[in-house]
Amino acid sequence: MPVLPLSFYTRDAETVAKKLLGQILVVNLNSLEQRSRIVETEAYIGTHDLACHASKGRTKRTEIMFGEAGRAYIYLTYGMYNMLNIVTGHHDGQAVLIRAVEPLNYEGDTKGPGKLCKTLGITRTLNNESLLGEKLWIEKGKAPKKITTTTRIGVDYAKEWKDALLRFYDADSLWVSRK
DNA sequence: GCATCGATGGTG
DNA sequence: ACCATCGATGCA
Repeated sequence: MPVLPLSFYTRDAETVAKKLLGQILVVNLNSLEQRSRIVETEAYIGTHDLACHASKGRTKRTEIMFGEAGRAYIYLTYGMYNMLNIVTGHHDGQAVLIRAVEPLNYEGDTKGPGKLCKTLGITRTLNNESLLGEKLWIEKGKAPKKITTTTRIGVDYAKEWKDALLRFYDADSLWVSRK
């Protein structure tokens, strides 16, 4: 199947977050192509979004979010879990968090952003890696029949932004982190 | 079933 | 002093 082009990512994070559902994430580390169907995402929509790391401004960590779309933004949270995000937009601090995927040609627990990174072997060494490269890419898949929209998880600190409806998942998938 | 808690280290 | 988490634990 065709690889999603750069133009797929140079749109606002909310649009990309919805469009990513059903697409096929391919992780090619140590010559093993692990294929997954994306079933749950969250949009972090820029500097004005208090839940978004980019709201802290440009720092060493957030610099990637202000960079080129279609690259991986991977950071460590709670000292032990890697989070896989994809930069979107036009150098304006937007990204989409991949929260859950369905394993297609391997086995493992991928219901949650920390768990999917652990299962797939994704760590910060892949930070800023291109989604149009040799190790990471996304192929065209089939869109879900129905998308459910909710508030984002784990962002209660974000004032009025904690209520923003920016989490999306495939309503029929059994691989969502929580309903 | 649920709520609560602690692990563990980068970040500002 | 926080955390874009998760598994274990306690109690029902």
